[in-house]
Amino acid sequence: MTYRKGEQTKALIVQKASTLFNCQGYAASSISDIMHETGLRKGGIYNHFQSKEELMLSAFSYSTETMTHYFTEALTGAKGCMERLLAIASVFEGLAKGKFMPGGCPVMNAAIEADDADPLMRQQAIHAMDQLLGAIRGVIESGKRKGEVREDADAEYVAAMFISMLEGALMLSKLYGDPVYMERSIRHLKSFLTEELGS
Amino acid sequence: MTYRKGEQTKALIVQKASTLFNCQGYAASSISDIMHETGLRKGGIYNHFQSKEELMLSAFSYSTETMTHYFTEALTGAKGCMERLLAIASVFEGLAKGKFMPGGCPVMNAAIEADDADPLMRQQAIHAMDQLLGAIRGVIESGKRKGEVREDADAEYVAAMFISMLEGALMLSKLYGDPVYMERSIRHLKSFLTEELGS
DNA sequence: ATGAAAACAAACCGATCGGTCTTAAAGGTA
DNA sequence: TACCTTTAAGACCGATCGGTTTGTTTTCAT
Repeated sequence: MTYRKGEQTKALIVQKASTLFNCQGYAASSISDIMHETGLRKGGIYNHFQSKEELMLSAFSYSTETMTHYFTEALTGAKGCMERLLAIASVFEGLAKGKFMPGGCPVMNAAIEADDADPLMRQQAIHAMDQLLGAIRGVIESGKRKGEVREDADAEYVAAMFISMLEGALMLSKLYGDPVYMERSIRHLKSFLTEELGS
Repeated sequence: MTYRKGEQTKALIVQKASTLFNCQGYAASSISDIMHETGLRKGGIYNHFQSKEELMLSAFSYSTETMTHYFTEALTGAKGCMERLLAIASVFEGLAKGKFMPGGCPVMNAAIEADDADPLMRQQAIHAMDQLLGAIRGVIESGKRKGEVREDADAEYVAAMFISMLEGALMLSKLYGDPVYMERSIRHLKSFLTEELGS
């Protein structure tokens, strides 16, 4: 095995930076903040990353991969289409309660911060959102094939509404520090899904 | 009339700063940016504001007042409860199409940027969101009194869902640069409202 | 054990940050 | 017109920004 100690520190930097970025925002988090958080000095950080931009993108990727991990974890064991969709929703519920990711959904955070400013971050955010929308759409399409979902259901429409409701509710719950907004949204989401997909 | 020339420049600073903050974010926008945008020098700006924080809060207030203006404008002439709610929704639709406010809904932007960092901004964002939720709740309560809305309708619940759907959809529409997400959300919102409030 | 490669600290860099102060010009009142 | 106030430019400040360079310490394969 070739040299590898550096990989661990690099991973540490990415981890610490990702939570920092997700909580304070990318522009508002300085290299000094990351130095303080990791215990490393500037040279130790720039040994692994060429620029703050590169670290930002790495940290964002790590955040979305972490989210993906929680999604797949929630999906294991979930059999039916509705069950799988609610499993995804439960991750959002966890986010609203401060679990998983300090700072909330990294995709929404990046979307809001980067949509008018940083085009590279925006592209990454779009890609992450594509994946999330695609995953939900996939669950619905799979449900169609299994006959659990009625054939004329609009998977794209349902997926977009799914995200809209939950991300909007997450914003409210985080703003007020109250998970009730998310709970209400999920309650309505259930009836929306049964109506749209046909129970 | 006492001295007043300064009031105009102060208003100009607030206007320019508000769009800058709403597009780039508060932390990412520097005084130099505002100098460039207003054509003023540093002394000219700090003559009217004691700190960047004070300017931030003034700019955010201006943003929300502007939004309030568009909401009331959309509400003039709207008679029925449903009509009034859809008038409010139409402002969100305008935002998704790049109208009114460059950078989208200032309340959501501030909520995302400040929820974990700046407590003063967070407080302002909460206050603005309170007003928005209260306005929607007010329309529904008024509809109840007029007999347009069924008595057991949960105004608080409907208002929260209203905001969740539209803010979430706005985020998606801005991220993808495609108003279709907002249009879909409004379409569903209509059926949601008719169902919850009783046609 | 040793030598090369990798990792990191420390000092340093120019640019820019938010903010202050002084002063000259413009604005308004009498 | 004369006078005082307000306005805003311009020079300046220490701190911090993202980033580079240099040299020392670890790390790891041989």
